[in-house]
Amino acid sequence: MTETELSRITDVFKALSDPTRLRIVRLMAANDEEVCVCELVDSLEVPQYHVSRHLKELRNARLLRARRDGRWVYYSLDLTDPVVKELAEVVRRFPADLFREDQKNFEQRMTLRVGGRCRAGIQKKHLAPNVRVRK
Amino acid sequence: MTETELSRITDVFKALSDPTRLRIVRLMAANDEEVCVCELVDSLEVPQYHVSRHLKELRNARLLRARRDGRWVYYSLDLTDPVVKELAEVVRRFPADLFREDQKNFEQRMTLRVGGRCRAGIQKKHLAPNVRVRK
DNA sequence: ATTATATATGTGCATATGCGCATATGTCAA
DNA sequence: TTGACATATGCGCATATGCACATATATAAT
Repeated sequence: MTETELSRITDVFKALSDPTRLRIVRLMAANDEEVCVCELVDSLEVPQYHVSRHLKELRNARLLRARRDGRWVYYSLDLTDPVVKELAEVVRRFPADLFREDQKNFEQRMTLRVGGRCRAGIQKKHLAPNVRVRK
Repeated sequence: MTETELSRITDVFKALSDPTRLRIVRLMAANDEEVCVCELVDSLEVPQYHVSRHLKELRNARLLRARRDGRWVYYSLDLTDPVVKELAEVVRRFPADLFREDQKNFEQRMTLRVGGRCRAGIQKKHLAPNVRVRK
Protein backbone atom coordinates (compact mmCIF):
# COMPACT_ATOMS: atom_id res chain seq x y z
CA MET A 1 0.00 0.00 0.00
CA THR A 2 1.65 3.22 -1.13
CA GLU A 3 0.85 5.50 1.76
CA THR A 4 1.94 8.63 -0.11
CA GLU A 5 -0.44 8.15 -3.04
CA LEU A 6 -3.25 7.32 -0.69
CA SER A 7 -2.79 10.47 1.35
CA ARG A 8 -2.69 12.45 -1.88
CA ILE A 9 -6.23 11.30 -2.53
CA THR A 10 -7.44 11.96 1.00
CA ASP A 11 -5.94 15.44 0.73
CA VAL A 12 -8.13 16.11 -2.28
CA PHE A 13 -11.22 14.96 -0.42
CA LYS A 14 -10.22 17.11 2.52
CA ALA A 15 -9.89 20.09 0.21
CA LEU A 16 -13.50 19.56 -0.84
CA SER A 17 -14.77 19.11 2.71
CA ASP A 18 -15.27 22.81 3.35
CA PRO A 19 -18.29 24.76 2.01
CA THR A 20 -16.28 27.74 0.77
CA ARG A 21 -13.80 25.55 -1.05
CA LEU A 22 -16.54 23.41 -2.53
CA ARG A 23 -18.30 26.53 -3.79
CA ILE A 24 -15.09 27.75 -5.41
CA VAL A 25 -14.52 24.44 -7.15
CA ARG A 26 -18.15 24.23 -8.21
CA LEU A 27 -18.03 27.68 -9.76
CA MET A 28 -14.97 26.77 -11.78
CA ALA A 29 -16.22 23.33 -12.74
CA ALA A 30 -19.63 24.58 -13.81
CA ASN A 31 -18.35 27.54 -15.79
CA ASP A 32 -15.16 26.06 -17.17
CA GLU A 33 -13.38 29.33 -16.70
CA GLU A 34 -10.46 30.74 -14.78
CA VAL A 35 -11.53 33.17 -12.11
CA CYS A 36 -9.66 35.84 -10.21
CA VAL A 37 -9.79 36.46 -6.48
CA CYS A 38 -11.94 39.57 -6.50
CA GLU A 39 -14.49 37.85 -8.73
CA LEU A 40 -14.68 35.03 -6.21
CA VAL A 41 -15.09 37.47 -3.33
CA ASP A 42 -18.04 39.17 -5.02
CA SER A 43 -19.58 35.87 -6.15
CA LEU A 44 -19.36 34.04 -2.82
CA GLU A 45 -19.75 37.14 -0.65
CA VAL A 46 -17.06 36.19 1.84
CA PRO A 47 -14.11 38.38 2.94
CA GLN A 48 -11.09 38.60 0.70
CA TYR A 49 -8.68 37.10 3.23
CA HIS A 50 -11.05 34.17 3.63
CA VAL A 51 -11.06 33.49 -0.10
CA SER A 52 -7.29 33.81 -0.35
CA ARG A 53 -6.76 31.36 2.49
CA HIS A 54 -9.00 28.75 0.93
CA LEU A 55 -7.45 29.26 -2.49
CA LYS A 56 -4.10 28.53 -0.94
CA GLU A 57 -5.38 25.26 0.49
CA LEU A 58 -6.85 24.30 -2.86
CA ARG A 59 -3.55 25.08 -4.50
CA ASN A 60 -1.64 23.08 -1.88
CA ALA A 61 -3.90 20.10 -2.52
CA ARG A 62 -3.19 20.67 -6.23
CA LEU A 63 -6.78 21.14 -7.30
CA LEU A 64 -6.07 24.62 -8.62
CA ARG A 65 -3.37 26.38 -10.56
CA ALA A 66 -2.67 30.06 -10.20
CA ARG A 67 -1.65 32.48 -12.94
CA ARG A 68 -0.72 36.07 -12.28
CA ASP A 69 -1.64 38.76 -14.79
CA GLY A 70 -0.56 42.12 -13.56
CA ARG A 71 -2.29 42.85 -10.27
CA TRP A 72 -4.73 40.02 -10.77
CA VAL A 73 -4.28 36.34 -10.02
CA TYR A 74 -6.44 33.91 -11.95
CA TYR A 75 -7.20 30.48 -10.55
CA SER A 76 -8.35 27.48 -12.52
CA LEU A 77 -8.94 23.79 -11.98
CA ASP A 78 -5.98 21.57 -12.81
CA LEU A 79 -7.84 19.17 -15.07
CA THR A 80 -4.62 17.45 -16.08
CA ASP A 81 -4.79 15.63 -12.75
CA PRO A 82 -7.04 12.57 -13.10
CA VAL A 83 -8.32 12.70 -9.53
CA VAL A 84 -9.21 16.37 -9.87
CA LYS A 85 -10.83 15.84 -13.24
CA GLU A 86 -12.95 13.00 -11.91
CA LEU A 87 -14.10 14.93 -8.87
CA ALA A 88 -14.73 18.11 -10.83
CA GLU A 89 -17.20 16.11 -12.90
CA VAL A 90 -18.92 14.91 -9.76
CA VAL A 91 -19.09 18.41 -8.33
CA ARG A 92 -20.41 19.81 -11.58
CA ARG A 93 -23.35 17.40 -11.44
CA PHE A 94 -24.45 18.47 -7.97
CA PRO A 95 -27.94 20.08 -7.96
CA ALA A 96 -27.64 23.55 -9.44
CA ASP A 97 -30.08 25.10 -6.99
CA LEU A 98 -27.61 24.56 -4.14
CA PHE A 99 -25.38 27.12 -5.81
CA ARG A 100 -27.93 29.38 -7.45
CA GLU A 101 -26.93 32.52 -5.56
CA ASP A 102 -23.21 31.97 -6.27
CA GLN A 103 -23.95 31.41 -9.93
CA LYS A 104 -26.14 34.49 -10.20
CA ASN A 105 -23.54 36.69 -8.53
CA PHE A 106 -20.84 35.19 -10.71
CA GLU A 107 -22.64 35.83 -13.97
CA GLN A 108 -23.38 39.38 -12.97
CA ARG A 109 -19.80 39.93 -11.91
CA MET A 110 -18.36 38.48 -15.11
CA THR A 111 -20.13 41.16 -17.14
CA LEU A 112 -17.51 43.55 -15.77
CA ARG A 113 -14.74 41.81 -17.66
CA VAL A 114 -13.11 43.79 -20.46
CA GLY A 115 -11.70 41.80 -23.35
CA GLY A 116 -12.01 38.67 -21.27
CA ARG A 117 -9.96 40.13 -18.44
CA CYS A 118 -10.85 41.28 -14.96
CA ARG A 119 -10.48 45.02 -14.54
CA ALA A 120 -12.68 45.67 -11.57
CA GLY A 121 -11.45 44.70 -8.11
CA ILE A 122 -13.80 43.91 -5.26
CA GLN A 123 -17.16 45.65 -5.80
CA LYS A 124 -18.66 44.74 -2.44
CA LYS A 125 -16.46 46.97 -0.37
CA HIS A 126 -17.35 45.51 3.01
CA LEU A 127 -15.57 42.33 1.90
CA ALA A 128 -12.36 44.13 0.94
CA PRO A 129 -9.44 44.70 3.32
CA ASN A 130 -9.57 47.85 5.40
CA VAL A 131 -7.91 50.86 3.87
CA ARG A 132 -4.18 50.94 4.46
CA VAL A 133 -2.84 52.39 7.68
CA ARG A 134 -0.29 55.09 6.91
CA LYS A 135 3.27 54.40 8.05
CA MET B 1 -29.98 22.56 13.70
CA THR B 2 -31.00 21.29 10.28
CA GLU B 3 -28.03 20.77 8.06
CA THR B 4 -28.08 22.37 4.66
CA GLU B 5 -27.64 20.20 1.63
CA LEU B 6 -24.34 21.89 1.04
CA SER B 7 -22.92 20.90 4.40
CA ARG B 8 -24.34 17.42 3.88
CA ILE B 9 -22.10 17.14 0.84
CA THR B 10 -19.03 18.55 2.56
CA ASP B 11 -19.61 16.10 5.39
CA VAL B 12 -19.40 13.24 2.93
CA PHE B 13 -16.14 14.58 1.52
CA LYS B 14 -14.83 14.97 5.01
CA ALA B 15 -15.71 11.38 5.77
CA LEU B 16 -13.54 10.33 2.83
CA SER B 17 -10.65 12.58 3.81
CA ASP B 18 -9.06 10.05 6.15
CA PRO B 19 -6.97 7.11 4.91
CA THR B 20 -8.58 4.54 7.17
CA ARG B 21 -12.08 5.61 6.20
CA LEU B 22 -11.20 5.73 2.52
CA ARG B 23 -9.78 2.21 2.75
CA ILE B 24 -12.97 0.98 4.41
CA VAL B 25 -15.15 2.55 1.75
CA ARG B 26 -12.91 1.28 -1.05
CA LEU B 27 -13.08 -2.24 0.27
CA MET B 28 -16.85 -2.15 0.33
CA ALA B 29 -17.19 -0.40 -3.02
CA ALA B 30 -14.77 -2.71 -4.78
CA ASN B 31 -16.22 -5.91 -3.35
CA ASP B 32 -19.88 -4.96 -3.23
CA GLU B 33 -20.27 -6.76 0.04
CA GLU B 34 -21.22 -6.04 3.61
CA VAL B 35 -18.32 -6.47 5.97
CA CYS B 36 -18.14 -6.93 9.71
CA VAL B 37 -15.81 -5.15 12.09
CA CYS B 38 -13.40 -8.00 12.76
CA GLU B 39 -13.01 -8.59 9.03
CA LEU B 40 -12.08 -4.95 8.60
CA VAL B 41 -9.58 -5.12 11.47
CA ASP B 42 -7.81 -8.09 9.91
CA SER B 43 -7.95 -6.60 6.40
CA LEU B 44 -6.68 -3.14 7.27
CA GLU B 45 -4.48 -4.22 10.15
CA VAL B 46 -5.44 -1.40 12.47
CA PRO B 47 -6.68 -1.76 16.08
CA GLN B 48 -10.30 -2.67 16.68
CA TYR B 49 -11.13 0.54 18.51
CA HIS B 50 -9.68 2.50 15.63
CA VAL B 51 -11.91 0.73 13.12
CA SER B 52 -14.98 1.14 15.30
CA ARG B 53 -14.35 4.85 15.68
CA HIS B 54 -14.05 5.41 11.96
CA LEU B 55 -17.08 3.27 11.25
CA LYS B 56 -19.05 5.49 13.56
CA GLU B 57 -17.98 8.56 11.63
CA LEU B 58 -18.90 6.93 8.34
CA ARG B 59 -22.27 6.05 9.78
CA ASN B 60 -22.77 9.59 11.08
CA ALA B 61 -22.02 10.96 7.64
CA ARG B 62 -24.53 8.40 6.34
CA LEU B 63 -22.16 6.62 4.00
CA LEU B 64 -22.68 3.32 5.78
CA ARG B 65 -25.51 1.38 7.30
CA ALA B 66 -25.03 -1.07 10.14
CA ARG B 67 -26.81 -4.36 10.67
CA ARG B 68 -26.36 -6.48 13.75
CA ASP B 69 -26.42 -10.26 13.43
CA GLY B 70 -25.80 -11.83 16.80
CA ARG B 71 -22.45 -10.72 18.10
CA TRP B 72 -21.41 -9.41 14.73
CA VAL B 73 -22.20 -6.08 13.14
CA TYR B 74 -22.12 -5.86 9.38
CA TYR B 75 -21.53 -2.55 7.65
CA SER B 76 -22.39 -1.73 4.07
CA LEU B 77 -22.46 1.28 1.78
CA ASP B 78 -25.78 3.09 1.64
CA LEU B 79 -26.12 3.16 -2.13
CA THR B 80 -29.64 4.53 -1.92
CA ASP B 81 -28.04 7.92 -1.28
CA PRO B 82 -27.16 9.55 -4.61
CA VAL B 83 -24.08 11.36 -3.27
CA VAL B 84 -22.76 8.17 -1.72
CA LYS B 85 -23.46 6.16 -4.83
CA GLU B 86 -21.69 8.67 -7.02
CA LEU B 87 -18.61 8.83 -4.81
CA ALA B 88 -18.49 5.07 -4.29
CA GLU B 89 -18.13 4.79 -8.07
CA VAL B 90 -15.26 7.24 -8.02
CA VAL B 91 -13.54 5.42 -5.18
CA ARG B 92 -14.01 2.09 -6.88
CA ARG B 93 -12.13 3.37 -9.92
CA PHE B 94 -9.05 4.43 -7.97
CA PRO B 95 -5.90 2.49 -8.94
CA ALA B 96 -6.18 -1.00 -7.48
CA ASP B 97 -2.52 -1.19 -6.57
CA LEU B 98 -3.01 1.50 -3.93
CA PHE B 99 -5.11 -0.99 -2.02
CA ARG B 100 -3.51 -4.26 -3.00
CA GLU B 101 -2.52 -5.25 0.53
CA ASP B 102 -6.00 -4.50 1.89
CA GLN B 103 -7.59 -6.46 -0.89
CA LYS B 104 -5.29 -9.44 -0.41
CA ASN B 105 -5.96 -9.53 3.34
CA PHE B 106 -9.67 -9.13 2.73
CA GLU B 107 -9.90 -12.02 0.27
CA GLN B 108 -7.95 -14.25 2.59
CA ARG B 109 -10.08 -13.24 5.53
CA MET B 110 -13.33 -13.82 3.67
CA THR B 111 -12.44 -17.48 3.16
CA LEU B 112 -13.22 -17.89 6.87
CA ARG B 113 -16.90 -17.14 6.32
CA VAL B 114 -19.31 -19.99 6.87
CA GLY B 115 -22.49 -19.95 4.85
CA GLY B 116 -21.80 -16.35 3.92
CA ARG B 117 -21.50 -15.28 7.55
CA CYS B 118 -18.61 -14.23 9.69
CA ARG B 119 -17.82 -16.74 12.40
CA ALA B 120 -14.26 -15.89 13.23
CA GLY B 121 -13.51 -12.78 15.27
CA ILE B 122 -10.23 -10.94 15.04
CA GLN B 123 -7.46 -13.29 13.92
CA LYS B 124 -4.59 -10.85 14.37
CA LYS B 125 -4.69 -10.83 18.16
CA HIS B 126 -2.42 -7.83 18.64
CA LEU B 127 -5.19 -5.70 17.08
CA ALA B 128 -7.86 -6.98 19.46
CA PRO B 129 -8.71 -5.33 22.79
CA ASN B 130 -6.68 -6.47 25.76
CA VAL B 131 -8.07 -9.41 27.66
CA ARG B 132 -10.72 -8.39 30.13
CA VAL B 133 -9.66 -7.12 33.55
CA ARG B 134 -11.39 -9.15 36.23
CA LYS B 135 -13.90 -7.30 38.39
C1' DA C 1 8.85 58.17 -5.29
C1' DT C 2 4.23 57.89 -3.72
C1' DT C 3 -0.19 56.20 -3.84
C1' DA C 4 -3.81 53.08 -5.08
C1' DT C 5 -5.24 48.59 -5.73
C1' DA C 6 -5.16 43.34 -5.84
C1' DT C 7 -3.76 39.61 -3.29
C1' DA C 8 -1.43 37.08 0.56
C1' DT C 9 -0.23 35.97 5.27
C1' DG C 10 1.48 36.47 10.42
C1' DT C 11 -0.63 36.14 14.74
C1' DG C 12 -3.46 35.02 18.67
C1' DC C 13 -7.26 32.69 20.47
C1' DA C 14 -10.94 29.52 20.85
C1' DT C 15 -12.29 25.19 19.56
C1' DA C 16 -12.00 20.79 17.20
C1' DT C 17 -9.69 16.61 16.12
C1' DG C 18 -6.88 12.36 16.55
C1' DC C 19 -5.08 8.87 19.16
C1' DG C 20 -4.28 5.26 22.58
C1' DC C 21 -5.60 3.17 26.75
C1' DA C 22 -8.80 1.11 29.39
C1' DT C 23 -13.13 -0.42 29.88
C1' DA C 24 -18.14 -0.62 28.88
C1' DT C 25 -21.96 -2.86 26.36
C1' DG C 26 -24.18 -6.44 23.87
C1' DT C 27 -24.84 -11.28 22.68
C1' DC C 28 -24.22 -16.16 22.86
C1' DA C 29 -23.02 -20.56 24.91
C1' DA C 30 -22.32 -23.60 28.63
C1' DT D 1 -25.38 -16.76 35.77
C1' DT D 2 -21.01 -16.81 34.29
C1' DG D 3 -17.50 -16.55 30.93
C1' DA D 4 -16.04 -15.70 26.34
C1' DC D 5 -15.99 -12.86 22.68
C1' DA D 6 -17.57 -9.03 19.21
C1' DT D 7 -18.09 -4.31 19.20
C1' DA D 8 -18.43 0.47 21.11
C1' DT D 9 -16.99 4.42 23.75
C1' DG D 10 -15.42 7.64 27.85
C1' DC D 11 -11.43 10.02 28.83
C1' DG D 12 -7.09 12.65 28.77
C1' DC D 13 -3.71 14.69 26.20
C1' DA D 14 -1.28 16.55 22.39
C1' DT D 15 -1.92 18.72 18.26
C1' DA D 16 -4.50 20.68 14.48
C1' DT D 17 -7.88 23.74 12.67
C1' DG D 18 -10.75 27.90 11.88
C1' DC D 19 -11.36 32.51 12.13
C1' DA D 20 -10.84 37.52 12.30
C1' DC D 21 -7.98 41.33 12.65
C1' DA D 22 -4.35 43.79 10.98
C1' DT D 23 -0.91 44.26 7.94
C1' DA D 24 2.48 42.69 4.41
C1' DT D 25 3.67 42.09 -0.50
C1' DA D 26 3.25 42.80 -5.44
C1' DT D 27 2.08 45.53 -9.30
C1' DA D 28 0.48 49.55 -11.74
C1' DA D 29 -0.74 54.38 -12.09
C1' DT D 30 0.26 59.19 -11.08
